[in-house]
Amino acid sequence: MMRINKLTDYGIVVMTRIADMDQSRVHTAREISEDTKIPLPTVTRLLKTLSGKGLLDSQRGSQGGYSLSRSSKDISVANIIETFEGPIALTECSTNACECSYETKCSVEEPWQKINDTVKNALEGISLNQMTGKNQNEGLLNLSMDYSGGM
Amino acid sequence: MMRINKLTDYGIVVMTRIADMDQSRVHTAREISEDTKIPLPTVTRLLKTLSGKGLLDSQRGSQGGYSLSRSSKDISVANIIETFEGPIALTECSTNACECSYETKCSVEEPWQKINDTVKNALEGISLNQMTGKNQNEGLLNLSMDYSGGM
DNA sequence: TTTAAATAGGACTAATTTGGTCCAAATTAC
DNA sequence: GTAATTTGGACCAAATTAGTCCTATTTAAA
Repeated sequence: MMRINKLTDYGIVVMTRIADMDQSRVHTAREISEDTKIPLPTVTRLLKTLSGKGLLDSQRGSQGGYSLSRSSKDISVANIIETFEGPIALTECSTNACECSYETKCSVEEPWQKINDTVKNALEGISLNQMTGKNQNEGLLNLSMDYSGGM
Repeated sequence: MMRINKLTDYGIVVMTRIADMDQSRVHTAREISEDTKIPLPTVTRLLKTLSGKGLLDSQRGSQGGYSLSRSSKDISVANIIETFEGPIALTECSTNACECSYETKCSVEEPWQKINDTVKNALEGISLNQMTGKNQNEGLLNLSMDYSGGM
């Protein structure tokens, strides 16, 4: 139902969890798996993807692990989603490489661009920091209600 | 990625096409199929769904066909998406029946509600009329840029 | 009253995507 | 050197989606 993928969802959970943890040390896949109850093999895959895309720093070897590559205030939900699903684009037509096979489709293209931008802005406006339990009742309040839009 | 389904996409194309047509008569599945180049069996399914959910009126029998159930100004993109995919909800947690299996997940629930509302507002703000070629350069301008949100 | 043109409903299959697991290699601390 | 990690990639099973088809029902018109 117009969902983001489960793995993306898990990815956000994992990132949120790490953001909630002690920032002075790295955290292993095992630790995060036990914490979130997400199966270890899945967590390792998530972490690999996240560090591959630069959202996490990794340290190999014994005593290694993962940590945020930058402040949780500087990581957006959009960043995480894009890590797992590529550019935020609700339809093929809203990406650059649009090859419409159906002729009327492209008349629809421009409106979709706007729709996408709106969604993208919304997701870029939520920082990982806001997702954590650290700052209940702050930061989120001015979100989403700013949208006075439409018609 | 983070796509809406192809059928939903087609559904929007079909609805847009109908909105662009002569409103004084009904249009058959065959006609719409030829127009949009979407295969007939697929079009018939789309139309059945759309009329079943009340976005289109249908007239059976010879000389029958489909027509918009109300003005294209009163049909939103959100309406069409919901017809095919149910309530707009990016994650399971943002629906009412949330049964989080992973404990940290629910700390993430409230932010997701906001995110969803934002996306939903955006999609509700686009009318079918705006998707047609009828009104180029009007109506859409004040969309999506109103969002001054976040962080 | 028959026929042709439509929609309605639903079953079914194929294709694609997604979720989840596993293994071997490379790296690092002790 | 060994144990603890991440890295990279292959792989399969499950779920979802796309697309087709068949039969019943309805209606207009010959």
